[in-house]
Amino acid sequence: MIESRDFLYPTKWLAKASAGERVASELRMRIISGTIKSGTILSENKIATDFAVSRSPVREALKLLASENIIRLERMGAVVIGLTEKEIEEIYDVRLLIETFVFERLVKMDIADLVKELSKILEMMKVAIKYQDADEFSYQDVLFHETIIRAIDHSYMLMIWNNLKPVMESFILLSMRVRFKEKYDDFTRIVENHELYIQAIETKDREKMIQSLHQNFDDVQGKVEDLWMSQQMLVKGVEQEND
Amino acid sequence: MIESRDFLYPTKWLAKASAGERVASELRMRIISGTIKSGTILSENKIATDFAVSRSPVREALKLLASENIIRLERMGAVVIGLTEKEIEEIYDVRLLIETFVFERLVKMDIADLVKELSKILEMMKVAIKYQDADEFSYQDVLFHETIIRAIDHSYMLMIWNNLKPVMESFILLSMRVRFKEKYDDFTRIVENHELYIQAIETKDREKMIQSLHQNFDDVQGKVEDLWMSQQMLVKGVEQEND
DNA sequence: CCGAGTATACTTGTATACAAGTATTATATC
DNA sequence: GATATAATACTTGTATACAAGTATACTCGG
Repeated sequence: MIESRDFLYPTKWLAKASAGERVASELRMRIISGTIKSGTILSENKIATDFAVSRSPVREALKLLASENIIRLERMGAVVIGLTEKEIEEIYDVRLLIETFVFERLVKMDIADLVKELSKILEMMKVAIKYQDADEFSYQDVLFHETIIRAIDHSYMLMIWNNLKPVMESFILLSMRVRFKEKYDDFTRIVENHELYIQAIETKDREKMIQSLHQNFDDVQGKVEDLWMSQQMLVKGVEQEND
Repeated sequence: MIESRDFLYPTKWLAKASAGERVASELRMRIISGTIKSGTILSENKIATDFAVSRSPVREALKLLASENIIRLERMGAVVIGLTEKEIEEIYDVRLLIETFVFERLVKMDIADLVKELSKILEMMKVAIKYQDADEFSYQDVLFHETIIRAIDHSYMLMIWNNLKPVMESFILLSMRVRFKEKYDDFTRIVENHELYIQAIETKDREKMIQSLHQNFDDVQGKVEDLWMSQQMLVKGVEQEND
C-alpha cells in the first residue's frame, strides 16, 4: 500500500489534483528515480490496489505516462521504459530546439515584462537555495523556462512543453534533492547561468543565449548518476514494500 | 445519433481501434472541418449519447483531444478550440523545426534504406492519385513524413510527432478531399515536391531540403479555405442532426 | 517424462452507478 | 418588479460491474 506520506512527489503540489494526476505524478517519480525499474510490467489492478483507488484514475494515469514516453502500453500490461542517458539527451535536444525557436521570436518582441518576471523567479530561486528547499527550487526552475516559452504565445510550442514538462520536473526534482545534500555549490553555477539567460534575452544576444543553453545542458549531461544517487537516498529513507 | 456511416473519418482505419479512439477520431474531424464550431461546449454525456457509447471512452477521447490542443478541458464542459490560420502556421513551425532537426541527423547516417522506403511510398501516392483516392493519398502523405522522422530513432522527436500527427492527418484528409474535387492539378506539384524531398535526403543537400519544406508549407499556407470548402461539401453530403 | 488440451486466473475495454459540486431556474418575499 | 433563497437538473470524478480475450498452469493421455 502506497500512502501519501510515502510519496516521492511533493504532496502539496497535488492539492487540487485528481486521483489520476496523483497516481501519475507518483508513478512518474518512481519510474524516473529508478525505484520502479525499467522493464517492469505494470498492471492496472495492481497499481489500483497499491494506491487504494479504482482502475478509472489509474487508466488515466497510465495513458498520460504513455504519452510522455516513460511507459509503453501493450496488450497486456504497461512496460516501464524509464529515463536512460539517451532519453535525457533527447529531452535536451527538444529543449534546445524549442528554446532557440522561442528566442528568435523574443528578439522581435517587447520583452520588458518578461525580463522582470524572470528576475522575480530568479530571486525566488535564490531564496529557495538559502533555505535549502530543493522542491521549491525545482518548481521555480521549471517555472523559469515555462515563463519564457509562454511569452511568445505559441500554442503548439506550449503543447510540446506540456508534454515534456512532467518528466523534466521529476528529473529536476530528483536531481536537485541530491545536489542539495551532496553538491551544494552547484547552485551558484546554476544561478549564474540563469542570470546569463536573462541577460541574453534582455540584450537580445543570440550567442549568449546559446551559450547559456549549452551550459545548462552540460550541467545535466552525464547526470543520470544523480538519479542513481537519488535512488540510493531513497532506499535509505523509505521503507520498501515487498509485495 | 452519429452512426459509423456518417463518419468523416475513414472507418476502415478504425478497424482495430477502441471506442475511445473512434470517438476521438471522428470528433477531431468534425472540429477541424468546422462541422463542430470553435467555441462550442461539449459535454461528456451528450457525446456519449450521440455516439451511443458510455462515458468511459468519451472521457478518453476528450483527454486526447485536449492534449492535441483542439479542445480545452474546463470545469464544466470542454470548449472547442479548432484550427485557425494561426494554429496551422504554428503546426508548420513545429514540423519545420522537427524535420530540419531530423535532416541534420540524417546527413550523418546511412540513408539507403530510407530513400528506398520513401520512393515506395511516393509510388503509392501516385497510384492513389491515379485512382482519385483522397484518403489513401493522405495516408501515404502522412506516412511519408513519419517514415523520415522514425528513421533517426529519437523517442522524443517521435513523441512530438505523435502529438501532432492526428491533427495533421485530419487536416490533410479534409484538404486532399477538396483538392481531388476542385484542384486536381495540385497533386502533380505535391508529388514533385516529395520527389525533391527524397533527392535532398539522397544527396544530403540541406538547401534543397529547406526549399522543399518551405514549398510544402507554401502549399498549405492560406489553405484554411480548404477547410471551409470541405465544410461546404459536407453540408451538402451529410444530413445535419438538429439536436 | 513430455505434449495436447482444458480450466483458471488475470488482462484490458466498456458500461453503469454513485457522490460531490456547480449552474440554472423557479419560487417566495419584499 | 426585483432580489434572495431554495430546488432542480446538469456537470465531472471515481468506484464498481461485466464481457471478451489472453496467458498460465494444470491435468490427462501417451
